Amino acid sequence: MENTRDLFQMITRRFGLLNKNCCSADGLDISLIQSHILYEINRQLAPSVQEVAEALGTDITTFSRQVQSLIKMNLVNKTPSLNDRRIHTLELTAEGTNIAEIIDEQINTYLEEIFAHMTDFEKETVLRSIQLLNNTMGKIGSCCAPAPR
Amino acid sequence: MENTRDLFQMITRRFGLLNKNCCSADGLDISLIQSHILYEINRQLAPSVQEVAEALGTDITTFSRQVQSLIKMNLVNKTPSLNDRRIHTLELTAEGTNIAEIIDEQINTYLEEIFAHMTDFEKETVLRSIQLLNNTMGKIGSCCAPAPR
DNA sequence: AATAATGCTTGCATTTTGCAAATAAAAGGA
DNA sequence: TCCTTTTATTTGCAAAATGCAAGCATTATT
Repeated sequence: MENTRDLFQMITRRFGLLNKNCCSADGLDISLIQSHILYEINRQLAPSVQEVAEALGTDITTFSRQVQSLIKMNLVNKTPSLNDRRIHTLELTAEGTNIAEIIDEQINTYLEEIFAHMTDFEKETVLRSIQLLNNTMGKIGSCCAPAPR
Repeated sequence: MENTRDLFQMITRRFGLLNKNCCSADGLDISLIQSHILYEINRQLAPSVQEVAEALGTDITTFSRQVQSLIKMNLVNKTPSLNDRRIHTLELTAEGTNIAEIIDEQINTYLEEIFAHMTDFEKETVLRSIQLLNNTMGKIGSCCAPAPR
């Protein structure tokens, strides 16, 4: 049987490959990061630039520019907050919402295809396992960080 | 309970974050791709440039340059094959093997930390689930590929 | 031989990245 | 209140990564 490290290396790579191909929707090519940004803005309620950048683990300057490109593509709106005008809140435009939904469907279709190869019991087991893994990884800090300089 | 897409979005992101921090070893900073290259060269037996690039899903020209930098770092050797001198085989240097081992230990430590939070039964279940997921994803093509041009 | 196909590398031009510095707005202290 | 700090975000820049087209070297096909 394969050892644990190999198992994780492989699944990590699979998710990576899955990601590289992400996503074409409605004539627009959406990069991986962009799709994550759309997802995250959709999930949170009018999040600030910082909140999304943090959630995605992206450097904020890079993120700022990614948002700019999404604004240019007319998928995202950015408005200064009324309470504190330093903070800019992000939300999806109608088109952005549309794209997010299309991507959502694509991924759901893919997931259904995966689980079509499993019994209901296996599917339940896999889902609970991923959930458990998610929670546990959330509790622990991240792996293998380079020494701070 | 969370829906499947959310679950996968989260685990994908966790693996991504895990990856970004990869890796510092023996005073060298190893990037994510580089660590995957080292892993893959170590796993295969004297693979060719193409074989590794393919396994990692990287464009071969980008890969070629990544290998060059690993050669400069003295972690990898590249030799023309005797049978067919177009083919160049890759292997780790002593130093490269060393680095690969250090990274391996780092990741194993992290994995042990994760599983220390679980019962033996949970651990077994999670491992078998990932294995099942790996195999199933392997059978299916990748998700959401953009239309070819 | 001459032509085609294969494996790999280089030339570019584009994109992405992230640190340092800049800007703008709010908070805190005298 | 004015001045200094802190916070949120954006730009300058320089380095790195990317990928297509073209190149070079070697082998296969005819």
